[in-house]
Amino acid sequence: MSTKPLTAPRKPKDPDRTRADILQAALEEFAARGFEAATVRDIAARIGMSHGMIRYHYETKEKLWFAAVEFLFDRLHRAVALDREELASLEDGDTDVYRRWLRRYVRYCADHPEHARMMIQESVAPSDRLKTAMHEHVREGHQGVLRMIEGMKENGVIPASVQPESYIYILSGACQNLFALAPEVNCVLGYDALSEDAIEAHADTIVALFCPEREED
Amino acid sequence: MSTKPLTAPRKPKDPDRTRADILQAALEEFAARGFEAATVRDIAARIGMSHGMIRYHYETKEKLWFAAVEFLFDRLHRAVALDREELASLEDGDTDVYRRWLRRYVRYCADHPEHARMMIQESVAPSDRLKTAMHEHVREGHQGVLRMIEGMKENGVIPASVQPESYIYILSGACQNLFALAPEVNCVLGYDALSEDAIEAHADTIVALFCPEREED
DNA sequence: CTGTATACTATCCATATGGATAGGATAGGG
DNA sequence: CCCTATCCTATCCATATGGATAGTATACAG
Repeated sequence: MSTKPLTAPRKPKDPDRTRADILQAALEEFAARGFEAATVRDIAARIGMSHGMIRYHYETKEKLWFAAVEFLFDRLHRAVALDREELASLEDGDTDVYRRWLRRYVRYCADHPEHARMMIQESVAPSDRLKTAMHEHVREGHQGVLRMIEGMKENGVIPASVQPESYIYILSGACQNLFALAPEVNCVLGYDALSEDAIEAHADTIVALFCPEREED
Repeated sequence: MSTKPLTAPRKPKDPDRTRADILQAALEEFAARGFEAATVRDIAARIGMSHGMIRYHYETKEKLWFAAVEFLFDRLHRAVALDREELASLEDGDTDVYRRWLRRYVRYCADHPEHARMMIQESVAPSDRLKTAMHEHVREGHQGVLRMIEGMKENGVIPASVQPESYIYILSGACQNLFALAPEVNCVLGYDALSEDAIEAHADTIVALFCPEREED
């Protein structure tokens, strides 16, 4: 977002700070333009540095991309992972836990739309980058989610005619898209998807569609 | 998809055919890599022509992109637009019409995943291209859809707590994503989203989530 | 104060890009 | 048969790219 106004005044030598700044700039640039269209020069320019810096700290554009992806998924897991207790409740068909998790995930998507943007940019075409990133950060988690969906079908939280593979992509797209495509949303509807009201309304809508409170409960 | 095997043998001079071939190649290239990363040389190479061809027939890369987008939306409207009668039924709360339309739209998304891919690539960041394309092909339609959603909330087809702006992006993402992100799906789950079985299962899942058949009907 | 490792910049290079231009082939009218 | 408009290729150009390399400055150990 910002070019210059980094919160604290920069010390003359502070490699950790520099690496963090580069990562943040890279995240924004990769998310907005995709790996190939993003340039190391533009990333460096965002933080007022020469593009040599990026080579110095991250060697290649590709390694920088992988570092950014790793940062992204670490943050995601810290923000929305279910703990052991929640997971057990979910398997018992506790819809309250599911609703709370849906809201937590919507919040994450709104707070960090660059996550979905960056992955979407890669996911529309096969590539070695996609393959590696998916195997490292997504594959295992998704396999678990598949099993969880089967469980939720069995105890009636999810309709029986749902295809688990479809459900994963329907749900994640449902939560992410409004925020990931915020520029389009604003352009088409004049609706600020990232406003606090819109985020709340989106979470309500997600819950209403994916885990409505039944009258007979 | 194809580089050489164009169905009919090419006549030495056939500008219409050439333009169509260029458009198809451009569609695939833009969808896979985005406007900036796609190159006119690669587009030309797909159909075994020099990149000068593209300049000759479409002048600039940007005009080619707009031509491709126009082609995309014309095809979409022909495939899924509701006729007057269907629209009237929908406004009366006819859920069968809605379910049929959902299946029609899912089918379109599966048959032409490049449509969603191309727009997604542009929609994650604001740009003049996005602005123009949205104003020309999407804006008006979406305004109508918003009104329709309000109507469907009133007659109970859609839950009352749904935010129409959210619903549009949830639904379109739900229908598109599995196919638009097919390379990722295959990579993560080893699931061929574009197989006939997967398409049918996806349509069933969409209907189950967005317009389930009620027991009391 | 000296030296050395670390952080960083300036500059260079091969390559690839979008676009321009000039020229070649071919069809179809005269 | 020639001639011209149309379709198309080969080639050139300025620019921008990722990466390499050499050099500068600073902190800090001795």
